[in-house]
Amino acid sequence: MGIKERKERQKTEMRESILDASLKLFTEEGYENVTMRKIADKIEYSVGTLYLYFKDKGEIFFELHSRGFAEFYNKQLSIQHIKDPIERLKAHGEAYIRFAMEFPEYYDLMFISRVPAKEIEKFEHWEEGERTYEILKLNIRQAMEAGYFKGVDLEVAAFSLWSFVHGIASLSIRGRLKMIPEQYLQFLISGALQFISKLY
Amino acid sequence: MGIKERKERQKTEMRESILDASLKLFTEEGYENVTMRKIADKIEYSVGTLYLYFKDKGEIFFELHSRGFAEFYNKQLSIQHIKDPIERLKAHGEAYIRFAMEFPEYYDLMFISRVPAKEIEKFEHWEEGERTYEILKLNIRQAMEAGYFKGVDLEVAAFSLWSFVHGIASLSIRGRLKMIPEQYLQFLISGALQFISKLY
DNA sequence: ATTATTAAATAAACAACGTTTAGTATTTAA
DNA sequence: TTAAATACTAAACGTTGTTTATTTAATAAT
Repeated sequence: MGIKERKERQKTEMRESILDASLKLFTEEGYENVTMRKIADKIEYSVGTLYLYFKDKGEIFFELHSRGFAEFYNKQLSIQHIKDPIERLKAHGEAYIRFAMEFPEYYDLMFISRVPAKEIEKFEHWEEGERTYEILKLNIRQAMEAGYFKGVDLEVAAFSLWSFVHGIASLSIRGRLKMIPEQYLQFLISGALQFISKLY
Repeated sequence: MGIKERKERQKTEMRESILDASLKLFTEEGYENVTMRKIADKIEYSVGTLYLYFKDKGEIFFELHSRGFAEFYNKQLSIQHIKDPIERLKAHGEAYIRFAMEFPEYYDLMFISRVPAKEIEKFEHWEEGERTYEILKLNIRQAMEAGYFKGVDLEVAAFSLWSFVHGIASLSIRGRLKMIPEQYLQFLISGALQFISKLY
């Protein structure tokens, strides 16, 4: 009786195939420039088929979003082995920006897009988000214990550093730095990260 | 022969009326959720009429965007009388945040909203934006001449400070700080501004 | 093997969008 | 009073996300 198993396998394969195609299209052309028809074309099925596997376009995005957060979380964990708390904090900032640049569509959904009124409660108990914020606070606390951030409130420091990297990421993703040549922008960003690290 | 004058007056009144209605709708529902039909409904004219006064939806957006910038520019000028460059720089940051909080709809249009693809090249020679950015750089330069920001690149400093205040503003406006009680958020923001001022 | 049942996929349609067109009022000039 | 110009609108176009009715294919039952 392997039929059921095979069917299930085929179903998840189909879902994967849709998500694959969607992610490629989203990153190439941006969420709103990707139509359901384009996705269907890419996987060589009809449009209606997409709706057998996903409730709507938003669900495709949200599934990718969850995967994005997993990726984000891992990226943050991957620098936790660094011993020196200051070096770790620097790497943390870099990892944050790198994620935003590599997966702008994910980043946009996670931190920039308007949250539809209906989905707002998903952000109220936003486990995935808070989990990563806790890593930041942990890193700052350990830097404090090592003698840095003298006389600074932990919450203020965390909020400030988050705002800072988010500022860079969101200005870039939403096209407000378009006038800056790519290479010079790279210089500015790494310069800014170095600049802010004087606060430590 | 006041006919021509009257017609011109009526034409600008109509434009104003369209812009008024659009700004209200954009603020309430966000650019992409506002349809040309909704705007037309609000001013009680047909959809086609909108296209007699504006080339397309993006042009309405851009006109509002420009006005937001005028308001913004004035707010920045209003603190230029402060003599001490450091005090002026602090006031600059505060004025920036205050503008964002007082006119979130304009701030959103100016720095957060997705720019309609067609209008993107307008950001390449973005006079209004650069004019305000020049004020920031001027203030930093004068602080440098007064002995602050030792060994820091001017462009890097300007970019960093902008990213920082934009980070705060955009996280707040796009609801990513909803979990923080209003009063505590005020504490965090002023704390963050104080924190960053250690860089001077 | 044939038939009935279920599942998978599609073609066609729907409503809503930004935009354009062709035509109707209204105002101005002759 | 008529002709020309202007202001406006109704209806349509092409695309969008989504739903439907229908067909095709695979499985189960007889």
